[in-house]
Amino acid sequence: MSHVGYRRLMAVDRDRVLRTAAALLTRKSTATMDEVARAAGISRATLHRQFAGRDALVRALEALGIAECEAALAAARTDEGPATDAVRRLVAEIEPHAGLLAFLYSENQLFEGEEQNEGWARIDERIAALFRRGQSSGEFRIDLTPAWLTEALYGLLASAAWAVAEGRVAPKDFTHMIVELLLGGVRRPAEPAAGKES
Amino acid sequence: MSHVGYRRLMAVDRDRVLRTAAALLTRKSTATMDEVARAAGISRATLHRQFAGRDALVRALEALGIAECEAALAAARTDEGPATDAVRRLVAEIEPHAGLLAFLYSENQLFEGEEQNEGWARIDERIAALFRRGQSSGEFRIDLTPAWLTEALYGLLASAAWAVAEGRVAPKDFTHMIVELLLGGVRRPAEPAAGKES
DNA sequence: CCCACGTGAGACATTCATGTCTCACTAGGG
DNA sequence: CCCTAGTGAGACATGAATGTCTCACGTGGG
Repeated sequence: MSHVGYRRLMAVDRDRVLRTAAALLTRKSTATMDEVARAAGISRATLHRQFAGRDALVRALEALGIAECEAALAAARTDEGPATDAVRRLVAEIEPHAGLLAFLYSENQLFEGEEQNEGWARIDERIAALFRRGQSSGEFRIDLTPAWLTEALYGLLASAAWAVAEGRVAPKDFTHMIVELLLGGVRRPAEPAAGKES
Repeated sequence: MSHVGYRRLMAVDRDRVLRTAAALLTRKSTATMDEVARAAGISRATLHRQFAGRDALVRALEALGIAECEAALAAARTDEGPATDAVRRLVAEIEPHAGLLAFLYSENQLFEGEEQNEGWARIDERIAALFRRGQSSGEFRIDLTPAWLTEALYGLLASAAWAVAEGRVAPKDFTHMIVELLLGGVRRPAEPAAGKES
């Protein structure tokens, strides 16, 4: 008889397996179910009992990624204060999950016409709303659409995650690199009078 | 109809097959060899005669992408004039091949430790050199490393290619979106003269 | 006219990831 | 102390993609 919470023999907790799988698939997106199971320290049979197939595992990872993105959006309080600062907070909050995001981002490119989790649409909308808010307040330029800025943020997050994973850039610079490039671009800001930028 | 089609003396136009494969794999990166063959209008056997296996096909596509990148670098004359303009020219030159680049970019993430084509290192270096030149000339800020800017450019190219493919942004804005975001960032530039907005 | 070459079509074997099942074992609860 | 649920190990079947091979056919060249 199974009730809501398994109290007795629960040597394997689903969340821990899921996070181990996320960490592995972040590094090697083609890892097999057997490799995932080994990484989690469980057998393939048990893994399959937790997630009925690779699809289910990926979908669970997608749900995890969506949940973490929404948590990051909430923690960043994207509707408070200057949009510029909100973007900084958002990237800082997402940073720990950028690897998983990069995996899911590229994974989504594989599915041509298949419907993607509607959670992404919600997140896209919240991020786009942040950029839109910045445009309304005059902080952001208006010639770049919020939709593109949202996509660009994903791209930069994935690029940075991969670059860090391959040792091409320092992990400590992650947030700074993304935020500075996204906000200010590569062009050196024109200094009106005395350079107040350090 | 007496129109039989292409010449069938020598080999089937290898370059044409390659470009058809590039176009298909750009849209569906998991396309099978059979799908590639059908897309090219040839049989799987003939495809296999041209490219001994999927690996060989992908490696040929990689060589094609590298060649096109180097051609774009040459056509953009990245070592002439202001670095800012050179970046604009470079992105404009790469635009037609962004789809293939995005495919190869994500494909490269699949290979963990395997050595990647040394051609990428050359291209990375040339792009990084462009950013370095812009930093030396004072056009670009120096707190973002050329290595990161190079990675970011790849990420933005891939993001834009996917966003366009999925209809989330307009194809005509491709170069403008990437260049403007990369160069100027999302933050509205401070207007030294009479600001029409506070 | 005849031959050779490249091609298309398809059969076939192989590999690999996956899904499914059984069975013995063990730890914990009643 | 016994029972039961969850686990690990492994066998087995399945399906998909691939690599390999054969063979007939048509076109172009000799």
